[in-house]
Amino acid sequence: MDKWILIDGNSIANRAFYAMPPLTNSAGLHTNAVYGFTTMLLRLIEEEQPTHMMVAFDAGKITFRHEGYEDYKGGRAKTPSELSEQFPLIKELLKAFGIAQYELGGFEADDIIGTLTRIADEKGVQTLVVSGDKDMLQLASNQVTIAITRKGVSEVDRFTPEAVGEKYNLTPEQIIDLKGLMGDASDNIPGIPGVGEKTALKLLHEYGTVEEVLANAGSLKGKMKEKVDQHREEALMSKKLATIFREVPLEQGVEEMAYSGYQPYQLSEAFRKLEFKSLLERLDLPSGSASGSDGAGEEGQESAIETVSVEADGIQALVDDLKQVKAVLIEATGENPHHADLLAIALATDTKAYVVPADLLLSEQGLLLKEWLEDEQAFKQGYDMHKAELALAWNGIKLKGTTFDVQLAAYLLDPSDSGQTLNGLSARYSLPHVPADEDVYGKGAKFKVPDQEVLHVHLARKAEAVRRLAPLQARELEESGMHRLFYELELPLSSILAGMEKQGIEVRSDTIAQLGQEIEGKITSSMNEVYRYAGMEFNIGSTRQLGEVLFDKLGLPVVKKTKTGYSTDADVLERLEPYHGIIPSILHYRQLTKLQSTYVEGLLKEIRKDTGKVHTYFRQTIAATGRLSSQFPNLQNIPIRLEEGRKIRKAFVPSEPGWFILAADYSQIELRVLAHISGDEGLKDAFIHNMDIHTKTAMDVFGVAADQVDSNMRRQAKAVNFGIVYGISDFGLSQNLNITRKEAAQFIEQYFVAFKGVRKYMDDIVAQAREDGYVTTLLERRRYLPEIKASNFNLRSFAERTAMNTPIQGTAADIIKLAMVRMNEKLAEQKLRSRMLLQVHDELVFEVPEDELAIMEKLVPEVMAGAIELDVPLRADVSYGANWYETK
DNA sequence: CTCGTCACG
DNA sequence: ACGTACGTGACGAGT
Repeated sequence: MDKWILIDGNSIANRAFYAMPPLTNSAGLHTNAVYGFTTMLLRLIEEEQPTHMMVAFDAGKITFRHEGYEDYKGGRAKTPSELSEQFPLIKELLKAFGIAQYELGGFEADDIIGTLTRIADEKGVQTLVVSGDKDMLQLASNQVTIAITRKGVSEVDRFTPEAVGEKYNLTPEQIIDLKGLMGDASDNIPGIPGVGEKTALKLLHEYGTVEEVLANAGSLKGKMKEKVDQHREEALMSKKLATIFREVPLEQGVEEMAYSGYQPYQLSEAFRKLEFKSLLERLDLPSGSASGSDGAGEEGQESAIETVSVEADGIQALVDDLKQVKAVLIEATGENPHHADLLAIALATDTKAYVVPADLLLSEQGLLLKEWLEDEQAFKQGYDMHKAELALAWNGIKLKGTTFDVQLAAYLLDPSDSGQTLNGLSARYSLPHVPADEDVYGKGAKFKVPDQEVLHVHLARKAEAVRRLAPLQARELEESGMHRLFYELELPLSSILAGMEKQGIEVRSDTIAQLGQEIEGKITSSMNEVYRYAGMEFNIGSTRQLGEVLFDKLGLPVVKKTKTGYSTDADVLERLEPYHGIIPSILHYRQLTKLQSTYVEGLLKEIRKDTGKVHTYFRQTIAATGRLSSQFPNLQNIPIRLEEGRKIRKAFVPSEPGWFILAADYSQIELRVLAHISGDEGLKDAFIHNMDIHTKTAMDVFGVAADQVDSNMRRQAKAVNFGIVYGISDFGLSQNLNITRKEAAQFIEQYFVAFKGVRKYMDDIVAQAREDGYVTTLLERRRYLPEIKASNFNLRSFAERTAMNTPIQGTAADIIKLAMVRMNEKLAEQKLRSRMLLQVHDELVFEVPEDELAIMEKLVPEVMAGAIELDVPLRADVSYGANWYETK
């Protein structure tokens, strides 16, 4: 029986390009999209055994859709050159595969595919359409299944008409109506503004088609009716644009798609040119060519692992087998690990995966397993062991012996892709499929733990994926020089963080509540002040209403707009200050409500009733620069700059009577790092002589002596220093200092004349990023910047600033992380009772018993300053008090 | 569920 | 000529 596979070439190339990490061959040619495309083809051929195969491409720029609507696809960003240069390679590759390619002037790939599926429907041929574009769902039929890629290209969702019905409760034909209503920003199809997927679905479930929705506009209500009425034309046109044309006059016949498999030799030649070494091995060539002993492809293969659901009577068998365990997976659901629900743990050996439900683990029968988890000599590789450690800790188990973490490794290998799931990672590494958690549990309100059997199979697959991924990633870490960063810094830190979080910090709710009372009173009076100035009452918190009052009613000049209306941010308001007395009141009101909602009410909600503590969760795999972030609550953005907010810090107190809060922060760590990596003599000299760096900068930029630097000059110099660290632009500096762009440009030029080494660093690092495709920190932390070569000015400029900033911010992050690991060692070595509680990027916060104050006051800054040796000294300032507020 | 705003380094 | 400072997380409003 025939089986056709029809592939949307442009769409898949696009998906592959954005899904794969940057990849170039030795000639510097980008090959990541080609690689993704190739793995997908290999997998399809292997799994589907097609008799016919074809890849369709869009031809030329103008299609018949532009007739009548010039803006079609107008809003779409230009294809980056890194991708467009790969199309010829993809076409060459298809030839090597022996797969037919169709394209036809004036038509898009989906029209060609639409026409072929019409033929397939008529002939009754089983057909699989592969695309990244959900529009294709309109082609689904009894014969035709649509495979839509998701996060990557090796992963697809398959849609039969039933599956379309399940997902959207629509027929395939109604997909066209869906797009007619909601539009598609990427194709510049307007739809009805303000109608997104949710609304469009609701309308279609009620009325069926765009035409019926329009006909029944009368029975809609309020805003919705207005919108539908106003945009009838757009809706009809959008529907037309979204309709795939299925009568393309094909020049190539169906016979030309016939496919009988590829010739390994031809393909291996193509792979060799592209330098796809791992794929070469998979081709399974007869001896003499590449192929190792174990070169056969695994991709798409079903997991061969046996799932063993452990019950009380099976625990002994598991315990006997513990020596063989290569990977553990601790499954805890929920966003906040401090409130996580521990479901089960899975343990993978080479041949099976044991799954132990949490209640068994926590029961008496689970004792031996618990001891194993707590055994430092029992080595464990896992996924997100930071969360696992916390979830176990709250259940009385002290996880020890972690030697590898797949999530942490994935973060180091590409920190820009923060959402690394086992589902995505196994697809990327061509390992057996692991379903996405979302597909197993559902998401949001629909979250539900599935039946035990389904759950256990899922966990077994995840544990198995960890076992397979760990050695692959370990090699990559080694190859990219991040071995030590991983094993000696990030991995130990993960456990230290878990300890800090579990410990928590005490926050006095009475102090906060009292502050809340005071703020409440001030809010009322500043609110009334605003009303008085405005001559009316309105919701000051609504940007829209505030904009109407300021700009329509009071007639103040419009400084800046957002895409939805007037901008009213602090920057704009400050510029409006001379025009009207209402402005300071609004600013004050904003400040107060922010304090009230986020820091008074928000923080109160996070205090545990039983202990009076808050337990933040530091995320180690989010920030692309290597910094930590903090959640639930965020304790890295507690107010300090303004006195009114700073008072919040009075509520952060030691958790034991007679103890103190001690804090130490690095002085100018980023500029010191810059001095080191740029090697600039003047900057180094300034730090070696412990000068005030902003004053020194003012002297050099304004060409005056130290005693002639006034506070305004110093302020401006400080802004220049910030700009330098961020990857300076004259516009950014001019905004910040409220000066003209020209003046800002002069400051910058002056700066670079004075600090020539810094200019050279900035130039060099951008050039290096362009050459390597990434930048690194002092400890070899890496960040890829593919957009550094983009032709789009904005994207490229952004990448250039990132290239300048990341080594600075990232090295600073490396250093404080080092200090944390050292500090942790010192506390243990010296058997101190003091505890490290928080990290705020350049600051560490401890709680310290009185009799250790003298030691800690010396030790902490010493460890921080000595974390690493640079060409300039590092300095940390320390202070302590009865609460966090007092440490200044 | 997205946007604008604002808290921190 | 282009249109911006780097990195985060939380909240209220409005649809």
